Amino acid sequence: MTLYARFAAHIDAVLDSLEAEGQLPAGLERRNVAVEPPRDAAHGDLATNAAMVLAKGAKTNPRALAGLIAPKLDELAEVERTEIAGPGFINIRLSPTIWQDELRAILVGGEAYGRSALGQGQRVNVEYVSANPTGPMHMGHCRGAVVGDALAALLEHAGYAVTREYYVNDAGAQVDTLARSAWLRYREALGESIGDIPEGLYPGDYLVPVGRKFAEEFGDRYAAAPESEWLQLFRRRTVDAMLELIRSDLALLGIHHDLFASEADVQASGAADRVLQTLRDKGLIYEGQLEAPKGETPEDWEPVELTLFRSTQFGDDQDRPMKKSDGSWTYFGADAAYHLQKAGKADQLINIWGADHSGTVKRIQAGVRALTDGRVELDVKIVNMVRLFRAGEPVKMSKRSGNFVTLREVVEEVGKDVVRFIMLTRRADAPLDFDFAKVVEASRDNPVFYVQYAHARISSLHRKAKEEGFDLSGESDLSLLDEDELSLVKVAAQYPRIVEAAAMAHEPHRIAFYLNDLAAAFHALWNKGNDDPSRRFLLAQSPELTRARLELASAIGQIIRNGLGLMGVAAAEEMQ
RNA sequence: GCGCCCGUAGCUCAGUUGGAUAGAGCACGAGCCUUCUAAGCUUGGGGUCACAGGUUCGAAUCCUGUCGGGCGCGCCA
Repeated sequence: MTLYARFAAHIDAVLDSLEAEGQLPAGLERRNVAVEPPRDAAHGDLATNAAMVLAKGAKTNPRALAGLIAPKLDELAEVERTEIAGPGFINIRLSPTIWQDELRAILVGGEAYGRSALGQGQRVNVEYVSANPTGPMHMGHCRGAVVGDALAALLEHAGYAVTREYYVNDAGAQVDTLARSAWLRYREALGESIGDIPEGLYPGDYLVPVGRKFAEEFGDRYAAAPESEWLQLFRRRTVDAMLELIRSDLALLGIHHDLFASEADVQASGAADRVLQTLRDKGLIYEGQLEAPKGETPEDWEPVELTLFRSTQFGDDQDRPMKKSDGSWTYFGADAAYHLQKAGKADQLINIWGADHSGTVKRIQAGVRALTDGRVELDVKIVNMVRLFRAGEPVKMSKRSGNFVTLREVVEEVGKDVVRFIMLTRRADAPLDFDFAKVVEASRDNPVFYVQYAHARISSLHRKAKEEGFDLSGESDLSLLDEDELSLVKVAAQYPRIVEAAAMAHEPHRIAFYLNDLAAAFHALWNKGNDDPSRRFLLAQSPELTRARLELASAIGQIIRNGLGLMGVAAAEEMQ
């Protein structure tokens, strides 16, 4: 139980007793009562808004109600003193032993410190990456991959049962294009001269080894055969090869999915038909026509009868087709079936999507709501684009020519840890600039460096202590730590709260920002030793104080490791 | 035309889901290295939280509208 949860319970108990004494009407809505660290540390360690939230219902004014609550909090052993401030906040200053205990708790908890049971084992399915299996991963996919993976880890940490899933779009026309492109490479591998790759096919040379493999396996059996003889086979086999490629790219980032779900399988299983029938039974399907899209009207627009889903009943702007006029499934039709499949095994769904799919969020949420009768919630996190720079100059990319920056190139240049960290240094839905020069810069401006540097300092501190023969056995006396040192503990003690809040909000970037703050607080304390040598961590003349300070440093190091671990980043023992 | 996201210091961005005097970094000014790593730290100036209304004890945060920017719109995937 976190410190904050403990105090929330204390306040609850105080309110109960006020009710029992008849000082407070029973049954007031307490949902908005919060216990938080105040923004300004001078206000104390904790603050509660209880009096302000409840005053109206209690038909009194906030400060008067605070006057009833505060004395009861004062009676707690953990509380040093309270004061009523501003419009009716109750500020609580905790006794120093609380922070000494919390420091100990961090050390005892180790890797587990910050885990919580918030999720109560609820099943969450996080679907992320889901890049089309038509080529290697490039930078466009990278951010969603990292955000999804960090979110999955975060939720796991917060007590959810997480499935990491990848949806393979292996049913659409682009897979035909892929198969034809591979067939060309296959003929090339057989010695044919294929010239330039025709417009509309995938030109990337990652298909060359695939063609070679096919040539070895099939000989010239399909070289001159009509498409009907090889297309299905080449589709399946090329998709497999691409998935292998993608999996190895993801592995470079340390990302491993539990499940790869195939769109083609979903369609073949009849799930889409069942979904259509379910919706039909609910009266949500009709045959009709769509209006031409507004804005630029396509020249080839013709109204036709389509099988439409009444997604407008669930907040969409337009009803959406489930089936095309030729009877095949639309992407949405199959996707609805896929989401129902996921919903059958989860209590909560999360999709990580690129910004280019933001327009389709409403319809799929409508579909999930209709199909699960609102039982399962679908959150779609939109991940915005990454703009690549090299020392301030934009990096030119063109997918058409196959000249895009691959994930592999980036990881090989700057390293997995840097990529993962940087991808989490901005809110997911905001665009992010990635500058190859800046992300490896050793400066305050680079959060990866800055956080790693704090950890490296802590590691070097312990190495040094060992070298200099400090006795580190046994428990230290943490009451030797002064106010500045305990204030660092206070920052560290926020970690479990940050994890829970980030998990609830589905916002892994909060961990990165928090670590940056924690590192800043540590660097600041460290540097006090510059002005005042008695503030240094290692003091030959005070072994007891040294031990206490080393424990403090260990705890900070632990939090940094835990936080970085959530982000999938390894902590540095030393900086090169 | 419509939808989604966004608009916070000169620049790049946070802002604990409605809390107190809105915070960081960069840049600019002033300091701190015979050291456990100064790759850092301290400190100063810098704000109409796009604008206008509304909701309430209280709004950068919620609602409505306006202006500006990004992404998108299809029987594509």
